[in-house]
Amino acid sequence: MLKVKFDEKKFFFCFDTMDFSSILLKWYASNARELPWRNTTDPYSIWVSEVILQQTRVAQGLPYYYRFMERFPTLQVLANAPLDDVMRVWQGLGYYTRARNLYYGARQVMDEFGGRLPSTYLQLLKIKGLGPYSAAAVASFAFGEPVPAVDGNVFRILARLFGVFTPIDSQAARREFFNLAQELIPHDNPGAFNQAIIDYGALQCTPKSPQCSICPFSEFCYAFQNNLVNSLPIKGKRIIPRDRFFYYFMISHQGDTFIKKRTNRDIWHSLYEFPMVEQSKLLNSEELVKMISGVELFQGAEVVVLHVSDVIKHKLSHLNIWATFIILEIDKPPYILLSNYIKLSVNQLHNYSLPRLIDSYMAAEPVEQYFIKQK
DNA sequence: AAAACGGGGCA
DNA sequence: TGCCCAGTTTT
Repeated sequence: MLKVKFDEKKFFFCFDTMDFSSILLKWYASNARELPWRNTTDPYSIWVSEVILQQTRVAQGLPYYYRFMERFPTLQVLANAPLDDVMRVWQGLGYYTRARNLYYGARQVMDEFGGRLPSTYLQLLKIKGLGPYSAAAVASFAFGEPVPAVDGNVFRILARLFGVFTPIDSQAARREFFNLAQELIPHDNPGAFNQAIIDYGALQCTPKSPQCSICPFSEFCYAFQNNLVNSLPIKGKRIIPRDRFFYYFMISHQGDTFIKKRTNRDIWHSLYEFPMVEQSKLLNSEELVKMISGVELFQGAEVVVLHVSDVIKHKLSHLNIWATFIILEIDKPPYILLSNYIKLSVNQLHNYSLPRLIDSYMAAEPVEQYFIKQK
């Protein structure tokens, strides 16, 4: 049975390592999720899955994993592909730096590690996009290294089980939970343990409405015994989203329109978008007309506004974007437009990776009528 | 230590 | 609506 150790500094008790992992692994044997990256020990496949699943639910990432592996089946294929192809597969998944880092990480492995992913936690940490969690995941899943992979699930389980009140987004918490997990992980099967505890968090010890009534650990669970299941783990302050106001110009010229790649240090890096201006506030119709007439991209051209969309609120974790799409026709594209933007037919837009905001707007609004090609 | 960085699903 | 998801990087 479970042995209980008392820590003199903190008022939580510790499970005997062997008992905790054996009970967990027994649960896992009959409850494990069937996932494609679990049928392989190929470090590249596992790497890809880990990056896709960063801050992303399995259900959301799964179709992206299949598409990614179909298009980039090996590290070599990925490293030799154009970045735009990678971004195109990643479109809609969010956190686009992940895709860029995975791509440059693959090239880094080609350059610095002879095309083979290194096999230790410490070496894996040097790869772009592999942080403490992902490096541990790859090291334990693919190479059997006994290093704990501490993700949101593990934070939650350990916080509840042992009554850890340290806010989980603090630096201190990272060390604390890593050390705790380090004591629990069995050295004979660390990969299965890491997968098991993650699944336990995803399926049993869920953020809301966990299944405490059938939990084999409930008898020794601090949170359950003290009615604090809904209060643990302690989460840090939530950030208040900032407002930004985007005005996109869908330029119609002989059935064509214009786009450009985002390259600033900002959201949606490496994705494409229409010409746009950002304003510090929402414009009324009078200000909108004035703003449009002042856009330098259109100087010297005859501009006719064909359509102005409703204001679309697009929520990101840290931003509220208030977007307006302005469809306008110009008689003659100025040089500054031709030289800085890609001219293309609207039905070719799907070949470029676009932010969800733009993609969704195009799907919702019948814009084709404004892009009929004149003879 | 804190902020930046997406998008979707669920009560 | 608010929370949170197989987190990492930058400031």
